Parts: sequence; structure tokens; C-alpha cells
Amino acid sequence: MESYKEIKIEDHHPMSFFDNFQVTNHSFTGLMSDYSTASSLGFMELLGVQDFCSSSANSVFELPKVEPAVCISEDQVKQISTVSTVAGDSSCNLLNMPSTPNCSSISSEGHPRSTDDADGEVVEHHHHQQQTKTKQQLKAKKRSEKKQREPRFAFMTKSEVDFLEDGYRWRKYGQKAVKNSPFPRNYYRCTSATCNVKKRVERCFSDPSIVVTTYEGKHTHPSPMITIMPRPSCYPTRVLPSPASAAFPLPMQFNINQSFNELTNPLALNNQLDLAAFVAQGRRFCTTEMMGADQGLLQDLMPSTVLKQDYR
DNA sequence: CGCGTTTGACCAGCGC
DNA sequence: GCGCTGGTCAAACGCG
Repeated sequence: MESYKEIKIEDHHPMSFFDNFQVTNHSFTGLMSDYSTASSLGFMELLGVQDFCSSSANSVFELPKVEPAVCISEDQVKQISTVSTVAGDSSCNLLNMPSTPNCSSISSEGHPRSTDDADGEVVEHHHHQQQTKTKQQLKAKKRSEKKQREPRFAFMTKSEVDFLEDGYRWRKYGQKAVKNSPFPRNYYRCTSATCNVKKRVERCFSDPSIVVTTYEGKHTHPSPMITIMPRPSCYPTRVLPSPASAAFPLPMQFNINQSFNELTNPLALNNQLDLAAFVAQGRRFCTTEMMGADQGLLQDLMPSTVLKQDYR
């Protein structure tokens, strides 16, 4: 049984995708799933944020007109959307799926060569056999992968653009028409060779302004586009030195301290309090006016000591 | 030429 | 078993 905590933060700006998690400039109302029931993965980890310390390049994101995301389970997406398939198929156990890295592997052994290889027909036959074998291996692989799906996490984001920048490079590998929806579902895979993270992007049928982004898996590499500037005690968010960095005021630009570690530690970020702490961290980039307006709600979600510490 | 997108085909799972 | 649907593959294509 999942439990949810409602989070309501107001006053935000059109921002990059990550800003949705900073919850800084738009009204933000929604449900956050109890992440403790989700998996051993941290929320940020799902986005690959655990790697930010090693990132170095300036962020160069465009600023899509985006409103804050609602971080939800796929089940919730199902409930919200009128499109029954919007958030995954019936096999989608999303949050409760164990975090099991892809352990399926198929034999890379080649098909033993025969002395008949000179014969074209035989070669053809062997080629066919190999193809068949490869297909079977692929099937087996797919099957095992299906059984051990990576944990998924879905976000509903009010946005004009379908594809929201999150700091990683994605390669589109498929597009499918969604039943009962005029909007197709796009399938993306992280371009990093070793990374098996996938994401699905689709628009909500009931509300076309909402983009549903579903992440599956965990990044195994640093974001190629994210810069983390360990600037203790400085978070005038949108007043950043360079246009590039200003274009992507990442939530992980908060200072390196205990809260930071908690947020980036996959083990620590396993409950909604941590998630709320993350949200609060993001809010360190807010203007003071905004802070004043929202702090009350945040206090409901997390210890005041955390808030005090974070807003300093 | 390398990389990313498009798109039709294929496969697996599921419900009937 | 059959049809439907979601998910993936891979060849063709486009772009810088």
C-alpha cells in the first residue's frame, strides 16, 4: 500500500525540467508517492543526480515553458489520466519493483563453423540458423529483462514542450500511438553505452498541457550537461553568473552539507521526508518573497531545523 | 561520416 | 487460439 503526501508550493516560473523539482516558480500541487515503498533507489538517483559532483561542464539548457512536475507513481498517472495506458502496461509494478540491474545476458559465443561453409546454401542455412538462434537469444534476454524491470518513476509536468531537458542525452528509439489518445508515446534511451536508463514521454489525453515522463532505470554515469557548483550558502537561484548556468538552475546546486548528502545518498533518500527535504533544498534558490509564502507548507512536511538550516 | 530520428515490423504479455 | 496493445528493433533517412 502506497501512501502519499500532498505538497503544495506556489509561485513559480517557467523553468527547465529540473526546476520542477526545485518547485520555485509555479504553483505546484500534487501528490508525491511515499518513496520509501518504491525501491532502494533515491529519487534523485533515478534522474542521475547522484552524479552531479563529478560533472563539470556548464549547463546549457534551453528553457522550455514548463510548470512544476508532480512526482507520482505510475499508478497515479493511470488514475489521473483518462488514457488507461498512459502510465504503463499491466505489468508495470513501477515503484515496488526491486532495483535489479540488468543481469540477463546471452551467450556471445558464435555459432560453430561448419566445414560446409563453402557451400552457399549451407552458409545460407547457417546464417539462417544463426539468425534464428540470435532471435531466440534475444527473446530469452527480453524475457528475463521483462521479469526484472528497473524501477520506474513517473512525473506529470505541465509543459508546452514534449521533451524536457534533464541533463542527460537521450536517443529516441521508438514512437507508438497510444490507444484512445491523439498523442503518441515516445521512447528514449540514454545515449551512454553503459547506461540502460529509458524514459517514456507522452502527453496526457485528458489534459494535453501535461507531459507525463516516465523514467526507468538508473544512470550509471555523470550527466554530460550538468554542472554542480559547490557554493556553500549561496543560492540566489536565478541570479547566476552565466546565462548558461542561469538557464539551468539545478536543484543540486545547493551547498554540500548534511542535507546534501542525505539527498544524494540513495539510502537516505528513501522516504517522503527526504523527498520533501529535496524539495526544500530546491527552494533555497527561491527569492525570499517566495520562501516566505511557502515555508509554512514545507514545515508541515519536514522538521523546522532542516528548513532553517537550508534557507540560510 | 557520425549521430539522431522516423517508422514499419516484430514480439511478448494479457484478456477474452 | 486470437486479437489487441505496449515495447523494442533496425533499416532508411535526415542533418550538421
